[in-house]
Amino acid sequence: MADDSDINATAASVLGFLGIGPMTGWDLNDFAQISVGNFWSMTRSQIYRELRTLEEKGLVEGEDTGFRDQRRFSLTDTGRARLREWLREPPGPEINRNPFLVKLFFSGELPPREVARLVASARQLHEEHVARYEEVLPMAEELSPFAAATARYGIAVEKAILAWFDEEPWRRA
Amino acid sequence: MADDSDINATAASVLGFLGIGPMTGWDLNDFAQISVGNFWSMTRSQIYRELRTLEEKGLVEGEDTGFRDQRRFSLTDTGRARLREWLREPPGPEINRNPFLVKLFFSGELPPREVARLVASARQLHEEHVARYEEVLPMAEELSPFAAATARYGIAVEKAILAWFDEEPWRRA
DNA sequence: CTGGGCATGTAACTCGTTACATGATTAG
DNA sequence: CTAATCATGTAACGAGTTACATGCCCAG
Repeated sequence: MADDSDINATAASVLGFLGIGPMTGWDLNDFAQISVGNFWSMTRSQIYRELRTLEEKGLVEGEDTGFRDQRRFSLTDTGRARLREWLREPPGPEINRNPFLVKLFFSGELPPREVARLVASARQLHEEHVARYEEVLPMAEELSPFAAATARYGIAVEKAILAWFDEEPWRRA
Repeated sequence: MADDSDINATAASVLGFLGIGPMTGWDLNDFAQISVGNFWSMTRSQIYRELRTLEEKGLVEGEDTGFRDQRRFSLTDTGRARLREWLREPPGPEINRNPFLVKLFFSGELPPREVARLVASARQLHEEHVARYEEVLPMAEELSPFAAATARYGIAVEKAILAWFDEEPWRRA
């Protein structure tokens, strides 16, 4: 018998974004992608679905913008209260799916040439990640010290990954 | 019209594990958790489901162990071929869900005391992660140089995270 | 004024999680 | 010998992804 105020992490994070200011579903998606996209993935479809149920629960409210079927949502007072409650619950476990690392793990099945390609293109991607994080850092700093901290987290991790790439004895194995 | 040989990443990784040697669903789960659990999450239920469909497709075959309903699965030749194909496809994007970082991102909504608690317990967890990775490293080294590389990846990333924790000006904000 | 792309939303499907069922094993 | 726990599997549900529908806007 789930409490009606029960909310999943995706929905809760939507509340978080609306706490920053009113947004349409589309804006919400854009904003989420650039701000937390690297450590919190969600899709547009999910956002729309959660907005609907959050509205039913009275945690957000939408007003028509007059443009298409577009609606702009904002947090209600109960919504903000619910957000704060959620923030105070201990965070669940980290969940990662890193297809590159799994493939690397099984690379005994591959000829060395293929492994080299796999590694090279993954390294390339991580270089791009660092660049992108450094690009958003100023925006994050402007938004809040916490946003800035998460951006620096990303940079720190990505740099460690690049260092790992460079220290592994790829040419030997 | 999905090609019948189409297989999802979870199923493909199951093939990978069976490439190491025959295992029951249970073993498979244990092994996956300790070896790649931190960057490749999957649940027991999924494993059983994928085993069933992989068997239907002839990529694995199971024999009764005589113990309960337990069955031990092994890779067929087509299974190994399919595994190699999958390994050579470019890996999909990394997907992460880090509830700690999202909560931190929105921590402007929280009183500083609460933020401190959030951060402290997250740091604690990552210390445990480092310890666990270092514990499995010897086993990984024994298994394969690639397994070892992924373990070192974990250590490198976790240490970078700890350094980040220590450099952030938590007391100021 | 039209065709191609983009903004916006929904529906259908697949994947991942949680809850349950049940038979073995072990501690007391 | 019996209660508790663990090993093993399945089923039901909720979350995430992909595919699609439609209307707006801009380039030619």
